[in-house]
Amino acid sequence: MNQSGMGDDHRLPPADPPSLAERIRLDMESFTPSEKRAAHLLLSHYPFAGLDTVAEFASRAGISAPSVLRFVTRLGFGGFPDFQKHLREELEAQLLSPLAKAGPSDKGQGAPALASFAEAVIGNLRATVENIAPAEFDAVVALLSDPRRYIHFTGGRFTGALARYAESHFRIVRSHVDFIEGQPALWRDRMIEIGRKDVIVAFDIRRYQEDVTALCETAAKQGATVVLLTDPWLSPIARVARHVLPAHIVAPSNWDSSAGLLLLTEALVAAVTKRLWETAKPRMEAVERLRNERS
Amino acid sequence: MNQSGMGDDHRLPPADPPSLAERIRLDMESFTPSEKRAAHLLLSHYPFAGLDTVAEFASRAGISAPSVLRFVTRLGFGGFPDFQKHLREELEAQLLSPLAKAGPSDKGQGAPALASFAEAVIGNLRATVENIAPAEFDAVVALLSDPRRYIHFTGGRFTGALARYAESHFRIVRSHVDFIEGQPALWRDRMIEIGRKDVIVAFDIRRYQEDVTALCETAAKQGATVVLLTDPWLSPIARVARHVLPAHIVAPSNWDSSAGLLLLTEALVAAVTKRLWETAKPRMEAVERLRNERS
DNA sequence: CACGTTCTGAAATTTCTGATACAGCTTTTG
DNA sequence: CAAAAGCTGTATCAGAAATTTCAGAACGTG
Repeated sequence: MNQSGMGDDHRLPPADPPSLAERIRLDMESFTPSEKRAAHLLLSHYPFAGLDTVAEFASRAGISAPSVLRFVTRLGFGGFPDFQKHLREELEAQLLSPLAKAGPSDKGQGAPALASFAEAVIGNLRATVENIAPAEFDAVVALLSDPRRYIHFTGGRFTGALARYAESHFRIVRSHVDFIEGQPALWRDRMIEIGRKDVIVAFDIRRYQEDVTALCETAAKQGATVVLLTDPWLSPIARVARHVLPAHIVAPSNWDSSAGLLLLTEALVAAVTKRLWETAKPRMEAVERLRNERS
Repeated sequence: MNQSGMGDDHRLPPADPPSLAERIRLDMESFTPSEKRAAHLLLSHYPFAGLDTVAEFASRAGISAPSVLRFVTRLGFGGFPDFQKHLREELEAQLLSPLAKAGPSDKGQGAPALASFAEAVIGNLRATVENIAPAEFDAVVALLSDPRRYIHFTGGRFTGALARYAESHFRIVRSHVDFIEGQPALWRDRMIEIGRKDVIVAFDIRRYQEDVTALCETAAKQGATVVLLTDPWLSPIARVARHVLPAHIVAPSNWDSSAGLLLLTEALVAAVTKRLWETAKPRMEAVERLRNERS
């Protein structure tokens, strides 16, 4: 019953590290019948089937415990615990390196104030998404994915933090990324370097800040492309901006909510990372490596 | 314009199965000291730390084997094998549903990507709210509303921007607010001033940063009250934190989403502003006046 | 400061798992 | 068709792992 017709095993893409599953598949020919049953069980529920006890595994595979032992020995392991340890490590590495899948959640009592605030924010997010022109979003992604461009982030009193947040992510994904302080004294001199190759990504919501506007106007005048993330009433920067992404910001608070702007920021980061994956991946790995070395 | 035809989506993204990690986090209060050490180890390497032997787990957690056994018994399991079985099943269920690997696998259309990203973030916000203990939230609001306290915000590589965001708001609402850079060299000397009157509000999500942890531990040792905004796996800072507010952060991206943290931040700002309105209002007006004068 | 309670870990105990030896069965081969 | 070779499962064992016991330590309390 071991027809090799188990080819319908569309597992993960050819694993970067030589996965045990790969090896088993390749060696399948050379296995004895009961070893094949063990192999099939393991591959069909890889790698969880192997994390049980020998007895459990044997029973599920319909073979005896010694056959299972012989199977793992043949795979080159010193014993069953060795085998399990390998499976766990492989699983952990695979699950942690790209991005672990989330823990789910369960019910709980909501904090009334918090809950209603959250609902308002959620409403903002939905409204924001619905009012973004897909073409506009895509155009911004394409712009920020152009490796020849120089990307500068800036923002106002409160939104400056979002600009920093964006910068800290893009800095890892690609090169030529920086953050510009809003105060004119701090950027005036840098402006001589700004030109057609530069992209200014500005965050600005109401109580629009004049110095940020001035920065963008100056940059635009020199040929830079301006991308604006703002509120539905549009910062004056919109006049010089090539692309505008508005987000809803009204919340049951004395303050506006920047959650919509953060959503757009993170969506841009995700999209650009994906688009530049070939070059972003090594950069991310390098950052990881540097970080580990330091500790 | 863009009727993004994806009309009704009242599906509950989280609501899956009640995760053991969630339960542990909620019950954390009721644990004995050594049980907390076990819980922290488990949560910080969830769920792999629990798949080893009792002896290994105990050794890594720095406690004895019997304490580990008492821990799993208290969680409601019949024994350690039971506990492990649960972890394996949970892991398997989680791993099978979504695709683990990101990569450049599918083609990138912008708008649908944005919409689905938004839905994931919204799911995070809901899950975050549902898992915040109202009492905890209220306690933090009360703490940050105490005018005699000194509030310091800090954060890691990416979350530092959120700390700045929080600081820029609280600075206006009340006095004695500042931002502390994460690098030890920049805060070491400031620590002599930190004491019982101080509150550290730390933002830290996975890939927890050691320097932020060190800052909080030092501050806590000197009597400061630590408030932690983190992910459901809890930064190690949780061990010294008086209050912990976890936010769900997993998004369909190579990066984690900070939207939940921002939500909590803004909700805190709103609540504290309301509570301190008598004194906050004149402060906000004064800021407004100063701003107008300058222009 | 003494008392009682709770918590914790070393050591003894029990359970169970992984490993092995050996005999029966199946398949292959001359 | 018979003999050999190779597989496989039953029974058994050794050893490791989980669990329980119990005494001492830490903590809070009157």
